[in-house]
Amino acid sequence: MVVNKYDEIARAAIRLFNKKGYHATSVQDIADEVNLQKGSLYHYIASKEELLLQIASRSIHGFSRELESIVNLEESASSRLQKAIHHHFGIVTGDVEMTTVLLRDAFLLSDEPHRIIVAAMDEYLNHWVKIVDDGMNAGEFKEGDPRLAALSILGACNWVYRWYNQNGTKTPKEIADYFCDLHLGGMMR
Amino acid sequence: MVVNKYDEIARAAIRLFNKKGYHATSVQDIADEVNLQKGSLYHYIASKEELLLQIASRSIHGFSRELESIVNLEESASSRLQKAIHHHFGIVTGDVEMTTVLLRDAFLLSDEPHRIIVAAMDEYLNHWVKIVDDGMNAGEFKEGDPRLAALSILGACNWVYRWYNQNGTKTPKEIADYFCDLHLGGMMR
Amino acid sequence: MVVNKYDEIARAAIRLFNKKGYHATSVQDIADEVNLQKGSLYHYIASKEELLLQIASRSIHGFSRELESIVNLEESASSRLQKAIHHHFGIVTGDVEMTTVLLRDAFLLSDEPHRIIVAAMDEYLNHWVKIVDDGMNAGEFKEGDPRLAALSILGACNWVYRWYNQNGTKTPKEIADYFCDLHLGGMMR
Amino acid sequence: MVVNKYDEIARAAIRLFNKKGYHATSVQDIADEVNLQKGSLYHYIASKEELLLQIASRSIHGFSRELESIVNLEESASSRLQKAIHHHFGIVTGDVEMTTVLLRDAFLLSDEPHRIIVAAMDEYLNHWVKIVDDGMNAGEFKEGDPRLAALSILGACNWVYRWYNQNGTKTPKEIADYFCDLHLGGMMR
DNA sequence: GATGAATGAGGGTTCATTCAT
DNA sequence: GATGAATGAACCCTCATTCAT
Repeated sequence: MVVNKYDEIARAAIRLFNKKGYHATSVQDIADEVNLQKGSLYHYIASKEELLLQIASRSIHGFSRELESIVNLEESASSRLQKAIHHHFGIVTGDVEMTTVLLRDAFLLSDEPHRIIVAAMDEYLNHWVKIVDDGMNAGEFKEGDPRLAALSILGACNWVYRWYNQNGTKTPKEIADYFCDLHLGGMMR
Repeated sequence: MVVNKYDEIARAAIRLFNKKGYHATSVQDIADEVNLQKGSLYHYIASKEELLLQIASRSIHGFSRELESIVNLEESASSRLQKAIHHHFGIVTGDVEMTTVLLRDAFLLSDEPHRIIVAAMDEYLNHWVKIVDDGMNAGEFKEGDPRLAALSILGACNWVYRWYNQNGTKTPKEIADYFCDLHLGGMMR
Repeated sequence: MVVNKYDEIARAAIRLFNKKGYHATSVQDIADEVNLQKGSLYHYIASKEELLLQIASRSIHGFSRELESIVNLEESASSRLQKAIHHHFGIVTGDVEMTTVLLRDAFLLSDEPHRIIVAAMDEYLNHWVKIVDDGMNAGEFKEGDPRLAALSILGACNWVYRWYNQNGTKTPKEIADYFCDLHLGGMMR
Repeated sequence: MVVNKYDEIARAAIRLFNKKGYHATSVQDIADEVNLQKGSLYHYIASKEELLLQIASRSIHGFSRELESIVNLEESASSRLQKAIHHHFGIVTGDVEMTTVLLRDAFLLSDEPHRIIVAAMDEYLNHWVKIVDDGMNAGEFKEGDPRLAALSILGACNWVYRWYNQNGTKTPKEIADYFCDLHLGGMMR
């Protein structure tokens, strides 16, 4: 199975950034991981920071892509909220390493690239806010501040990257179901 | 106002770590902030890492201290859970900078010191689990996995350091009240 | 004349260590000597200490290599002892700088590398002891303590690095001959 | 038993210099050893280097003092040479630590102080040369180069600081006797 | 005499990046 | 595309020495 070299590098970087953190990972480390000299890496990447930006960018857009369609589904807010939670869980638990880099290391980017990621994350948040807002307006959810409510749910779901363990007794789906209960229960009228 | 020099250094470090991150903050930066030569800092600190450890340690113990008494209160689980949420919010919003260093940068510590912080954070989590477990056993809360439920609440409350803004329209207390509604609502039978 | 860069560095280090001592020689000094930035040195060496270890190691093994064959020659002990003295003199006077680093600076190595050098020097001493012991057993030398006798000769021969001067009136060979007279004279029955 | 503070400091320095070497011993180390703050040390010493100079100076003068009277004794050269050897052994084995500092570390002194020690050591050597020269002129010793002969004996006797071990089976006196045999044997007609 | 805060220069080492081959 | 030598700046930290108290 031939793989794109850039993707191989990005994957190695994700693995290493996740394990040691962005700053503690040297370009040499990444090069070693893909059997290249560190000078050769620069045929594929513009800089170490660019690499982090790409990873974070891919990650947040991965979160956003599907959520957009969920938001626009012709379904009740609670149904869409459940789907959103399952979707989010799917990505976090499906690639904890990448999610960790996004949620923990992306802030290390310098101003301009950092702004790009923050903007994308804000956009992602807004999808959640939209769902919650819809539910409140429809009388499906209790009245409240839709942004705070969304932040509460998203916070709980993001935090998962900190404690999720592939060897746990519960499947991601079971956990997501439980989270749906907890959060929907808090919202519903 | 006479201040302890070590505390002044720690405060400066917290400010800088929060703003730029641990690795991007140089010892020189800290020294500049307290008007000392960087060599002179070493009269007060053993190393940059030790300083981070102290900060993280003080922070997590600050969280733990009061929670212990809350857990042991002779009150209903829901009442204690509300108090725990308010207490947590109080610390996070009272010192977002320090909380950020704890929740975002402490993982940069090397193995041994890292373990110390992780252990303290686990202990803190266990207090939350205890409250939730009490509530479930007493039939006050719906049945469920107390650890997952605690992680859900704590995740939502921790995430606050990411978005809390002193200039927002709502006071920390108001936000905490709302979070109580949301999370208690999800738990209660 | 193309030279290996590592050897060029080692040679520069030997020259500088000899002149100023190990600690008083900075990595910068060595880099200057070979027209490199000090950071660039680290393409060739692992650390300053490693460099010292390599130098000392090469030096002591240079002493040992030939002595081993001398010890095993099918000749009288006195003949072999003379050859050993000449051999030792040849190396000391042929490269006083390197010998100085071995005999004067190698003790600055930290525990583990230091042990390595000490062990190699012990082995070298043992070759001398062997010759002396052979001579005593064969009745060629007066009875006595072979180790002390070897230390006496080796001490006298090592000390040479302290006073030998290329501009002296006597050649190394003449001096070695004289030392043979003195020490053989003290040993022979 | 009240001791002079300066001597206590010098003694501590000797112990530490011997164990770790001059450069690896910090002023703080010395201060710790005498229960003083390092700032306070400077009431007693002018500088770390001055301290090394004092130690080396005391040491070499200790060697010289008695040798001068031995040289001038109205005795045969061989008798005086034996006494010189015993005297040298006595000092080396009586205070290996100080001798080590003299013979190993004194070269670290900067130019001017270094010259002072080298001059004193030269003077000490000259006493030995004088004895040997007397013996040669008197026909007591074989003809030869008195300076080289003295360097041979002195080298052997100096080297002792490298291997002498208080727990050895032989007493210093026994070893010195043996060295007398070996070296006188090489000299005598 | 003793303290300990402060200095300021220098230490060895790491590292992202460049570029001639 | 790949190499690896070289850069140059920055890094954390140490240390002998000074000096006000």
